[in-house]
Amino acid sequence: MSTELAKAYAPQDVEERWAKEWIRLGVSTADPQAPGPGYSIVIPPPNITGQLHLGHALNNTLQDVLIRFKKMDGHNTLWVPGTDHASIATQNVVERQLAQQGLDRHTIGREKFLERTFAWKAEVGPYIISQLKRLGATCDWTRERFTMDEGLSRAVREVFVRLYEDGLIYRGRRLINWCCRCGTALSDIEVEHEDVKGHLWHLRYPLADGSGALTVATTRPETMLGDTAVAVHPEDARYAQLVGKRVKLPLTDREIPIIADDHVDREFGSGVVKITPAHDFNDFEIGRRHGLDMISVIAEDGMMTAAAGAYAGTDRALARKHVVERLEADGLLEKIEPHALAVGHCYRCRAVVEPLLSTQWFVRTQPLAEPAIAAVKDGRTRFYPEHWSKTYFAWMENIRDWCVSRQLWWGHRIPAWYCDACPAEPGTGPEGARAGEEGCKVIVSREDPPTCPSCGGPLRQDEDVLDTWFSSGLWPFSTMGWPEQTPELAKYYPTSVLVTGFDIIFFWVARMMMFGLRFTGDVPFRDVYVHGLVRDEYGDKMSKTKGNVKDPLELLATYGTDALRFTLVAQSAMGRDIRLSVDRIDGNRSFANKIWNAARFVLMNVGDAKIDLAAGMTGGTDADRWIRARLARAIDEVRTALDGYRFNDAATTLYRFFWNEFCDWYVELAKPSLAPDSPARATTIATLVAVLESALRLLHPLMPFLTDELWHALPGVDVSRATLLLAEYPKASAIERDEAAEARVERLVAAVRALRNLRAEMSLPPSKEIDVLVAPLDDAAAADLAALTAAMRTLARIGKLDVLSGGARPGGAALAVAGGFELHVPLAGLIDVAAERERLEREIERVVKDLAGVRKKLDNEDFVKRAPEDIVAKETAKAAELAGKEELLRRGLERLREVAG
RNA sequence: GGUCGCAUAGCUCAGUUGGUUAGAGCGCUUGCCUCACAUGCAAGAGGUCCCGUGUUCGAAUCACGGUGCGACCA
Repeated sequence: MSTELAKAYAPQDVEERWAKEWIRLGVSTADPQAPGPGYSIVIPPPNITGQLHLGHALNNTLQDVLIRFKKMDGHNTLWVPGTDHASIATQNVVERQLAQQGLDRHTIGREKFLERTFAWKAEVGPYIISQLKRLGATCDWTRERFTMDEGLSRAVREVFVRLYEDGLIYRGRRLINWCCRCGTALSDIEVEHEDVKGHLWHLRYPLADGSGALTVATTRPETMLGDTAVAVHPEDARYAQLVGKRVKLPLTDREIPIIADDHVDREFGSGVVKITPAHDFNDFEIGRRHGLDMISVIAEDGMMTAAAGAYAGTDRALARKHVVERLEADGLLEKIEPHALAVGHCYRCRAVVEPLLSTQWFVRTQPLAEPAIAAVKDGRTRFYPEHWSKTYFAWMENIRDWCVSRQLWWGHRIPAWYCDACPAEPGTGPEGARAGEEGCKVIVSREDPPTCPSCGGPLRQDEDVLDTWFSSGLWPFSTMGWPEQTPELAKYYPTSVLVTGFDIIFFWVARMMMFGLRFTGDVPFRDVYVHGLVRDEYGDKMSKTKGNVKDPLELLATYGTDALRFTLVAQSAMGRDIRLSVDRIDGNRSFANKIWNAARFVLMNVGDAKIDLAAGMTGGTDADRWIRARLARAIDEVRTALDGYRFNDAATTLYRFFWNEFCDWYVELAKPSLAPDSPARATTIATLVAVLESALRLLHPLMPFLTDELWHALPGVDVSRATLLLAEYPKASAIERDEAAEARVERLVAAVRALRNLRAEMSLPPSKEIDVLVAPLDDAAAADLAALTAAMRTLARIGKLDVLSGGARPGGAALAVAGGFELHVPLAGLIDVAAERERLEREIERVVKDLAGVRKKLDNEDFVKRAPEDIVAKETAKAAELAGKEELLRRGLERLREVAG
C-alpha cells in the first residue's frame, strides 16, 4: 500500500485530478430525502459578466469550508450555485459590443437584442462557474440556477403580482434617480454619492413688489428655471416679514411665492433657498408639503425641456453656463464661491445621476421592512459580526419606497398590461391609484393576457424590466422551486447561513429578508456572516485603474489552490478586511509542502506494515499519548472556531498542530521509536498513521486537494470513502487522554528547548555532542525523568547523560533550569566562562523581574483578599517557582565564579 | 453633519466573558544541506498594546474624553 511520494508537493496535477473526481462522484449533489439535519447555503450569484476575482475566491472558499465541514459532520448539505443576470451591467456590455459595430439596441430591436444577450450569456456564463470548480467549490452543480431561468422568472412574476394585489406595488409619478447614460431609473442605493469640488452661486431674485431682492445660494443654477418657490426658515427673523410675498423668477415670466419651511438651514448661504421640486429630493418633499407646482426643466436625455424656455434643447451643463452668464449680465449674480458637494453617480456606469420626475413602479417597503427588522431584533437571523445589524437597522428603519422599474430590455419584463380603451380604476397606492397617471386600465397578471378582460381590445405590455435585485431578493427560495412546495424548501429552507460582503447588505441581504418573510413566512437564513474586503498588501482596494488587481487564477497556478484558500481563511478574522500579500500565500504553500513531507515521512516508515487505525488511537509511548491529546485539543478548537465563523482561529490551530506539534515534536520523538529493533515501533507507526489520518480529515475543509490526495495514500483508511468529503469529521471525544503522559512530554519539551538555547548561546555546533547532568527539582520530576532521558538525549544531542542525586553540583558548568530540572552542562573547556556568566546574569535578571511583578500582586492585601482563590493560588505557585529558579541560577553563577577564580 | 469601525513587534495581524512571562506569520540576526521537508532545521533580537482620565485588588481587554485612519449614510 505504501507509495513513494514526490519530494515536494506539486499541486497542479493533484488539483486537476481531484476537481474532476469530485464532480464525477457527484458527492455534492444534495438529496432532501437523505438522513441528517439540513444545512444549506445559497451562493451569492456572481454576475454573468463577471470574472472570478479575489472577492469571489474569498466568499466561495468560506462557503466551501462550511459546507465541507458540515457535510463531513453528518449534515445533509445543499449549496446552491448560480449566476445573476445583472440587468444594467450586462446590457451595458452588450450595448458596447453593438456600438463597436455601429449599431444600437433600438436599431436591431428588442427581440434581436435579447437573442444576442442570451447568446453572449451562453458563451461567458459557464466561465465563472468553471472557475468556481477550479477553486474546489462543492456546490450542487445539478442545481445551478440563473436568475432569468424559467422557474425563477415565474417566482418573480408571482411575487410581483402578489405585491400588487396586496397594494404593496404601485405605479406613480415621483422624483426618481435617473441615469442619462444608461437611460433608466435607478433605486436610491444604486446611486453613489461622491464629494466633488463645485461652486455655490449666489443669485438675486427680485421681490415682485419691487421692494428689493432676495439672495439665494445654489449649487445648480440651471435648475432655477424650474423653481416654484423660495424658502426660508420659519423662525428666521431676517425674513419673517417676507413670507407670503412673492419674487419674480429671473429669466422667466413667473412669480413664485416665498414660503417658510423648517427644513431650511439658516446657516446655508443667505438662509434663503430656491425650491425646485422636480429636480431635488429635499425640494420635492417641501414642494409636496406646500402644494407647489413641479416643473421639469431637464429631460431624460439630459437636455433642457420646453419648460426651460430659451434654453430648451441645450445640454444641462451648457445650460448652466448660459444661465449664469445671463444672470451675471443682468446683474443678478452676486458672487460665486467654491463649495464641496456630494454628487450622485450611477453605480454601474459612473455617470452623474439626475433627479427627475418620472412615472415608475414602486414597492411600498415599510410594511415589508417591519417584519424584517423584527426578525433580526429577536434573533431569528443573526449577523456575524453582530455590529452589522446596526447598519441593517439604520437602513431598514429609514427605508424609502423602492423604485423597481428599469428602462432596460435585459431582465424580467414587468407583468403589467395597459388597455388604452378602458378607464383607469381606483387603486391602493399612496398616490390613490394603482396606475392613475397612466390614465387607462392596468392589468397585472401571472399569465400573459391575450386581450383586455373588460373590452376585449388589444393590450400593450409595459416596456420596462425589473430591478435585478428584485429577482436576487427571491434567490434563497426561488432557487428551491418556490412558489411550489418542494422537498428542497421543506428540507433546506431557511438556509443556514448567508456568506457575503458588507457592500450588499442593503442591496441584497435586506431585500431577501423582506421577501423571504413575506412569501415564505420565515427568514431566508439563520445567520449572516459578513466578511471583509480583499485589499492589496498596502490596504488599498483592488481596482483596475490602480493596477493592483491580483488574478486569483494566476495565484492558484503559482502557489496552489490550497495555499490560496488557506491564506484567505487564515486572514478572515471577524470584522476585518483582508490584506493579501503573496508572501503569505507563499508561506502557506510551504505549509502544504510541510504536510506533504510529513506524510511522506510516515509512508516511508510504514513499509508493508498492516495498519489498524483504531489501535493507533490507544496506548503507546508518552509521545504517542501526547500527540493524541494535542490532536483532541485541535479538534475541539477547530470545531468551535468553525461553528462560530472564527475562520482565522481554525486556520491558526491547524497550522500550529501540523507544524509545531506534529512535525516539530511528534515526528522527532517518533524517530528513535522507529528503529527496526525498537519495541515501540509498531505502536508508533500506528499512531503516526492514525493521527495523521485524523488530522487530514480535520484540515480537509480548508485544504481539500492536498488532504484528499494524501489521505488516499495512507494505509488502513476506509477505502469505501471515495473522497474525504464522505469521511467523518474527527471528534475529540473519541480520543483517549492521558494527562500524566502529556505533562511528561511538556517537561521534556521545556528541557530540550533550554538545552538547545544554551547550546546556541555557547556557540556549540549542533554536530558536537554535549554531556548533561540532570537534577530533578522535586519528586514528581524525579519520577518522570527515567521515561524522558532517551528522548532528551536524541533531541538535544547529548552524549553522556547522568542523573545527579544529593546536593553535589559540578563546579564550572553551564546551567539551565527548565521543565522541573536543573540541567548542568560541564564546561570541560567547551564553554566560554565569561559568556556563560553573562548569560546567567541575563537569565537571573529576567527571573527577578518576573518575580517582582508577581510579588507585587501578592504583597497587595486587597489582591489576596478580593481576587478569586484560584488566581491567588496560581500567583503563589508562580512566585515559589520563580524564587526557586532564581536561587538555583544564583548558585550556578556562584560556582562559575569559583572556577573562574 | 450623522452613524459605525479600527489603532498591539520593522510589516500584516491574532488576543471570546478583565487575571498570559502580551502571541503568530513574514522580515531580520546567528548557526546548520541532522537519514520527511533548504517550500527546511535550531536558536535569538525586537513591544510606551495611539494618548489621557476613570472603574477595579488587577486594564491590551471595560467606561469617558482626545488624536489619527477608514467605511457607510446625509
